[in-house]
Amino acid sequence: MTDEAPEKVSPVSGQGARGRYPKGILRRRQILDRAVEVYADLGFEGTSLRAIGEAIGVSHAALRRYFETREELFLEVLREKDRQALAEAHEAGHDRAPGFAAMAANYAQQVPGLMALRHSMVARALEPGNEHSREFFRERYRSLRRQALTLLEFARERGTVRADIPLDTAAALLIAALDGLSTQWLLDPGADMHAGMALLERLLETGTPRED
Amino acid sequence: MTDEAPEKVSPVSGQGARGRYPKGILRRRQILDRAVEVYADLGFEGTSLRAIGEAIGVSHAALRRYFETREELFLEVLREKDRQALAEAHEAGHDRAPGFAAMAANYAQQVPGLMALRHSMVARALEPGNEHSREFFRERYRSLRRQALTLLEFARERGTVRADIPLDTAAALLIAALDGLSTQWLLDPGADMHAGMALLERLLETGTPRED
DNA sequence: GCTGAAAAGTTCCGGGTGGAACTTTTCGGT
DNA sequence: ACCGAAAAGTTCCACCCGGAACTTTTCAGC
Repeated sequence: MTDEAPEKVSPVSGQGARGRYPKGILRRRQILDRAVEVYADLGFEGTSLRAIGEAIGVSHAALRRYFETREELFLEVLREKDRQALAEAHEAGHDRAPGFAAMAANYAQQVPGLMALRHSMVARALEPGNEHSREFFRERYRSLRRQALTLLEFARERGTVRADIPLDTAAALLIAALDGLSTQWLLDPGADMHAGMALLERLLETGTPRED
Repeated sequence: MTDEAPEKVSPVSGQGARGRYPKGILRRRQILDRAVEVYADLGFEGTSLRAIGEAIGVSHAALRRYFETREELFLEVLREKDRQALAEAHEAGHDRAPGFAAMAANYAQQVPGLMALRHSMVARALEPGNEHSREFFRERYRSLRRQALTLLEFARERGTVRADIPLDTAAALLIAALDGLSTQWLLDPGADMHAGMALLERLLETGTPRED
């Protein structure tokens, strides 16, 4: 691995380094934005650096000044969307109120191709090589579990969650269900993802069997 | 789509069609077997028809006599493994006794790359185009849900599953949890997939809170 | 046990990919 | 307001992929 990393984001201010020009900053955003659109149209294989470049009127090699590799570009797209989603959730107060089923809707109602892109990237992360992606997703899932755990702890304080279950395990289960159900739903819109999350939510509730 | 499909498996016995030669049948199996091994080493992108061909000492174009496309080849690998797994489960009697948590172990303890391959293929199935894969997985998940449903119905007859939940939804949830937890586990062996399945199993049980 | 028609397999071709070397543009410093 | 160094971008190259056209091998029928 020849470390020619062009991955200097901040001005560094080291001797003689000028940092990004305004134009460059704009371009970077443009690349990230267009990338998801192109992906939604052409899928993973179709979304080559050339394809993205063409979509914004620039040669493929230009993109390499902003992202060392296509993998890295896509990861950055996902990082960005995560940050955005987290901020929105925080702003809307979803990070205190439970409503797991509601999470589902949120989770799914995202930019068209985004969910599929995440799937593709996770798949690659599971393969040999791609350590970078694997590390990203490992950390991502840890973070998601932590967030879910926090929600569950809030809920337990309010007494709306069974007292006899380990919350960390429940957190992992919640995230897993979200993932798994959304997969089924994406493949087959007939599969009712909302119902699945609602059921799990009910199962976690303090033993109060009631019908919907 | 020029339908030049070489997808004749049985002898057909139509006028002047001779069907597969013994050598061809062997080759087909060899291709399927080697494909997963190569995948485990090289990942999705790395596993080109050429790479598989090279692994068995044959040119890439030879493979096309058996599988119209790489996609189709991989799908056949998955079909094969599914049939195999189903047969084994049936033989071991797992198709009547519940033990969902045990399913997890089974599900995960498969050929090295297989799980990752499935992930990759599902990811592609979610993208535009790839209707063939999408159809395959849609049907696969329907089938998995049916199987899970059957297990749940057995369990309910025995009174080991809460009476106040819709079993079809529970089936979807079960499969989803299996998928989602295994993803987390593959990314991070520290994530305890078994615990997650055990918890869900317990949550589905007739309300008998007990510690493990 | 020959024969020839279909099966099995190879060689070659057009096209697309990522990376290296090179050119043009931008803009901070004076 | 202009110079020049780094940023931004392009052209070119070596490689690999899948598909078409072609060749060799296998074996059912006589």
